[in-house]
Amino acid sequence: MKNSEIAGVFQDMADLLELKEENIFKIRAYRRAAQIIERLPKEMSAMVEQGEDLQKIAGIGEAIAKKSAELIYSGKLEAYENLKAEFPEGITNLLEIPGIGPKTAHRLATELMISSAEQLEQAIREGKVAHLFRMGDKTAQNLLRQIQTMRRKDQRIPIGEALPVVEDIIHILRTFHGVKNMTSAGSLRRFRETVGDIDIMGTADDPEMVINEFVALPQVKEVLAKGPTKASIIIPPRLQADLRMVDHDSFGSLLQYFTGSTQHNISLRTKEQKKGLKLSEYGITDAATGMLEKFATEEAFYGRLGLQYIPPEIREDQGEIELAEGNDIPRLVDITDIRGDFHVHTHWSDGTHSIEEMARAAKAVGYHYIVITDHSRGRGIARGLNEERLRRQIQEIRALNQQIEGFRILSGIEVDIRADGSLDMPDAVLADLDIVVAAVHSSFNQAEERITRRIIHAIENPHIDIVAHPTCRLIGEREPTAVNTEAVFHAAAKYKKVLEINAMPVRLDLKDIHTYRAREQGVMLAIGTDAHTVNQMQLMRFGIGVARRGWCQPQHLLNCLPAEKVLAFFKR
DNA sequence: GCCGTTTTCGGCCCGACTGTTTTCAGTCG
Repeated sequence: MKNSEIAGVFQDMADLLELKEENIFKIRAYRRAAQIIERLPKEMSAMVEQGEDLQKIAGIGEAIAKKSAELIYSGKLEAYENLKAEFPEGITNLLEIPGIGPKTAHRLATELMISSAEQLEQAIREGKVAHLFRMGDKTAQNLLRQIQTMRRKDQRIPIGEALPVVEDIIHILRTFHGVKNMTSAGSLRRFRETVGDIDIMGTADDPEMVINEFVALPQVKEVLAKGPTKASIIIPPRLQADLRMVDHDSFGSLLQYFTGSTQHNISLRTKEQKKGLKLSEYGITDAATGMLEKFATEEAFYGRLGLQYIPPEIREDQGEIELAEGNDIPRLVDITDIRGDFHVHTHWSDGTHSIEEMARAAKAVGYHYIVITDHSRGRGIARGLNEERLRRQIQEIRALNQQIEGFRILSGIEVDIRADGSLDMPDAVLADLDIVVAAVHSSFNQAEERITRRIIHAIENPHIDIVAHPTCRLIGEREPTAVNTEAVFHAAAKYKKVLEINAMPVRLDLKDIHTYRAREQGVMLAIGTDAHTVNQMQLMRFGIGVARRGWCQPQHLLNCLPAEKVLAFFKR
């Protein structure tokens, strides 16, 4: 059983326990455990197999470790089944409706026999809900509205879709008169791969005026709410953005609060509470004196707690607070550290621009080199290169390198790893290239053992340098393959091969927790934009976001090395 | 249910909003 499934069971159990009005801290323990398991860099099943003690994981104690093992061994959990049997089927669906918590769900289920949004909608229309104790017409109508908006709004939005839109808006807001601060918060700022609603925070001399101009932006399709300091809008096709205007002198603590993550903040507060400090979005209160101290910047906020500044990308309660206490937060990699791009297509295969155009674009953004990695012929659809065309391309690259000064084009290929693990280009040709990138583009449904062996086989090939998008997922479109990432990391470390962080927002593959884990296993990583046009080379920052969430420093990324060192790394 | 430079027992983040009520319960982020 996969971690995500185990986490799902505990999440569900937390909901059910809440309906049962169990001890709130027990419920939180389940919920916390679910979150931790979800983000675990390693499959629990593998840990159990290797005899590791699940209780070593912070937040997992005796009971949950035992239950996890039961799920892994039998695929079932007795305690969970018993719990489910106590309630009408589907009751937890009600909890997904905003405005319905455990108390309301329980009452709806027991008093009106409701267990779905559809049934609730009908009951509201029939006037049954408004008659319940402590409910009224207004509450009922609000629930109805929530059900309807819930139907319209689908899940979380990929960061690649949200970020440009939000940046555009922030850019405009910053030009407004009297605006001092304006920045995004929440999961967008932490650079999670998908985001829910967008939070924007700002300060200005005249906050209300900024709010007025915000809701009047041409992008705005609908204004959900508007007050003197806060407004909520919808931007087509499906983005909800909230703007909060706050006091300048407490901007730091507010930004910190709204950036989260929730777990990071809870951890921080618990720690400080023991020292007699009460943390809130308004600042820090000394419990002894009752004095509230405000903070204009996050740096000052963390500083007051004796903590080093913690970059938003790693505020996930993964040990960053402890490191900040000792001033040991690593210097995370930054876009300015990047000297080259390892995955670039041209019109030789399915790209739009010429090698020279891609090279000049790369030079313009400050890179020192790029690796041209057009597809091999296995990708029939992508006009893949055969041996002869690849040799001609190598010639053209050599010629171009004479013309473009202070820049180096490295010859490469994105060679197909066939279903059986063999490569789509003879070794002799691969030997003539500067860098060989290999990737799976077919037979995504292979079973774990088969797909894992397929990739490791490629890693063992002495001509292969980098494995691109190792799990082949497309966010919201295609699930990752069943590949055993741990085994791949192990092989990559053993053979000193590099794994790609593919920066295309729909891929982000390796993803954050894989990046974290691979780096810990000693695997060298490389960001590739997979650019098919000159503009797509700008996607590098999405790869940087993933790398930072994986706690990467410059020495963990091949992109931070000069070209000679890159070639030396591969012994070419 | 988890956890421990106060603790193996007794704690567990903090505040705001809404709608229903005459002081607060429930939900949210």
